Amino acid sequence: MAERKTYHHGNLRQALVEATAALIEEQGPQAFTLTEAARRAGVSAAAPYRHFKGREDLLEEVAGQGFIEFAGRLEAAFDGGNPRALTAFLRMGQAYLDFARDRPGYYMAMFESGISIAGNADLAAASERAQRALVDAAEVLFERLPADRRPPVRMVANHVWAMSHGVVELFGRGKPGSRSPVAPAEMLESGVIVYLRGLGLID
Amino acid sequence: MAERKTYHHGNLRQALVEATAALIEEQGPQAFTLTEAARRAGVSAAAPYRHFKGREDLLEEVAGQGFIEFAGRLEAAFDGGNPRALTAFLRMGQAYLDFARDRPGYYMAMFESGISIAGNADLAAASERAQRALVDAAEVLFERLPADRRPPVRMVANHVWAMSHGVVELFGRGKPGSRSPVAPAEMLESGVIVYLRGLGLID
DNA sequence: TGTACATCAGTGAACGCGCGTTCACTGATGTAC
DNA sequence: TGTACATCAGTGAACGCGCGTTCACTGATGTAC
Repeated sequence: MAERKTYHHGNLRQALVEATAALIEEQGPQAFTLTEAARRAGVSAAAPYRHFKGREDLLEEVAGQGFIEFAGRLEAAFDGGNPRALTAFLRMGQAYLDFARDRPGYYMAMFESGISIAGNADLAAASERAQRALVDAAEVLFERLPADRRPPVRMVANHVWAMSHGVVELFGRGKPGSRSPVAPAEMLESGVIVYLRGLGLID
Repeated sequence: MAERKTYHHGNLRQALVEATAALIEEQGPQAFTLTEAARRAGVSAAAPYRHFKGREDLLEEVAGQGFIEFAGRLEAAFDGGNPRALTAFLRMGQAYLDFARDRPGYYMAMFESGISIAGNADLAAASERAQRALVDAAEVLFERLPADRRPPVRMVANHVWAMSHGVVELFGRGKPGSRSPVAPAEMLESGVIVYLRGLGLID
């Protein structure tokens, strides 16, 4: 990714974001350094300071872009609950895993890099959009249940998010010695189905 | 924790382990350095090398001790399933959260420090003991169900582990802007109860 | 269309820093007799 | 009980390194006229 023709890079800001994500994907969030990101973008170590306030700022931008794509994928997967709310909901769960698999650098920046989401308004907004996608989906999912049998949708969203995140962290990567022979996708789907049955949504 | 009277520390190995856990608890896994751990133990930066091969080795020892205490707590909480398997199972879930809350430095060393569990036999054994505690508990829990309605216990253990870990990571600490007003303990309990109902264990 | 000039986005050298690790050393401890 | 000596568990200085960040600079770009 080094070697460029012009003195000006042209798209350095975005190149740094992508280099950072690649770096984290390959070696973990701790391995990310501004210097190395600059090197990968083919630029001197001082150049990033034209686009970011510093190390932390770049990391937050990666996480922010991650949350936006993440939210977009969840929304697209649920697709308003079509054709059936349950199908759509399970599809959204798979989209969660797909994102973690396709964009591990972004996922780690979002959840494992130690950045403070609350301390950055843009980041907080992007993160909330992702949360809202889950809550809205739960809302649609339980619409057809009589009001007195509807669980609190926020609780459902949190449970499903927790299970999804847990599956990614514990079983999604080879990391902890591949604790299970079952694929993450099957594990999350079966877990969510059991959970929804427990809420009286199935059977 | 500095200041000691004798030239020999007396218990440096363990003091370094505890200093490391404290350091991680306060500033996250990335903040751990051998130098700082030595400083906290009141010892020169070279001293740790009398007890550990290096930075990684110390970190793995912290995680290893963590897994052993973790497994012990889970086993003790389940207590063979007394007085009732369901009560004991939920108690074990709370023990999971209690450990993460009481020993955050150890928990982070185990799950968030990027160490390779598979690459260290002691560590792998300790980690498996914790996993076995969950699987054994699930076994007891479903004993009374007729064989044809019993779910695969390993699956149950994995689902519960994933949900527990997800709750700790997403809602257990103030980190991601406290996404939920609900206490982690209630969140995990309600999640597990819904899940077990979905398996036909309740009602 | 051409030119002067302000602005932008890079460079490269330098800085201070703290890290992990090694080394020859030395003070304290424990043990053989 | 005393002493000689091997072993153990520390020290402190030194190393090479890469990091984040700053600075005066300069090449490229875009715009006013």
